[in-house]
Amino acid sequence: MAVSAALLAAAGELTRRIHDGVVARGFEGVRPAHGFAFTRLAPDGATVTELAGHLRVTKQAASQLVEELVRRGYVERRPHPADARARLVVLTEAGWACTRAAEEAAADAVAEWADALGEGGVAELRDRLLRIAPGGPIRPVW
Amino acid sequence: MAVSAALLAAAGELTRRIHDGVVARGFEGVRPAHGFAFTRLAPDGATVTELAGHLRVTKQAASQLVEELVRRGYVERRPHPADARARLVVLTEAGWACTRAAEEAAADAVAEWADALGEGGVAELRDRLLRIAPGGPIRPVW
DNA sequence: CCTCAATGGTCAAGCTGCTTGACCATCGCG
DNA sequence: CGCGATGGTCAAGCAGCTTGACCATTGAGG
Repeated sequence: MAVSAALLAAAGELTRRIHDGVVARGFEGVRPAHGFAFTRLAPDGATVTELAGHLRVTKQAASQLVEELVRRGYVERRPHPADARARLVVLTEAGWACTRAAEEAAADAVAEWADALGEGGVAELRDRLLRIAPGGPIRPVW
Repeated sequence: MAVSAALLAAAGELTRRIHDGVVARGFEGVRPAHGFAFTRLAPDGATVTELAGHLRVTKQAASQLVEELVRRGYVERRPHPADARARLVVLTEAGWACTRAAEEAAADAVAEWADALGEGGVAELRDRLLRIAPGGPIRPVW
């Protein structure tokens, strides 16, 4: 099998495992697209337009996704401190809990990789992956 | 950045590049989901139910996807040699051409990785990825 | 100061891809 | 054979995204 196929297979596996892990930890009705959004919102929040750019969808779609996350209690809209047109979307405590659950699920998967590759092997894998995707995680899916 | 995030970032990048490459080679209206399907159909064809299992969707959804691919001329339905209920979905010449285009686009991306990691580095990357996703490419996206 | 094009955001309508539910034809075990 | 299991399609509904229109606010230039 080619490298490219292996990469896609591994990523698909990981995505599925993170999603399953998040669900198993009690967060229902949450989709991979929400994970994309959370990773963008996590540090300090973001505007709808920024989120749209991150997810590569229209700002209307991003706005709808935010609306859904607000309904589910994972994020809230706050007035933007520097621009009265904009609104800052930030994670609620539930949003942070869900993000932590995703990180735990990812860590579980990585722990299994360490069983197969060793800690050093995982570190080298990480190093190589970072060098071929230098732009950073444009869309850190789950 | 964590290994998991790096993996998802690299896979997202690769997916986008393959898709762009396929479009650039003149195959319009083709979506990543079609690529998933092609990799399953490529060797010897598959039934709709097998395809559905591969894509992790319902067989109705797979059937609709096949219908669309037939309309676009990428696949055709043939009677199944051993089961009169089933129909074997196989790639047409256009389907093979599209698959080759995807492989070329993937090879282009991998060539750039080789610039950054060296041939040996890519081989090691491949080896490690295969060991953490041993089940094979359940969903070799593009 | 104003003016006004650019920007952030939402509302509304429409489309596409997927799901559930029902159904028919064929298979293959007892 | 008889009949549950399996492969496939038709039909209806829904969820998520898009395009298009619109309003409020911004900020650079007269």
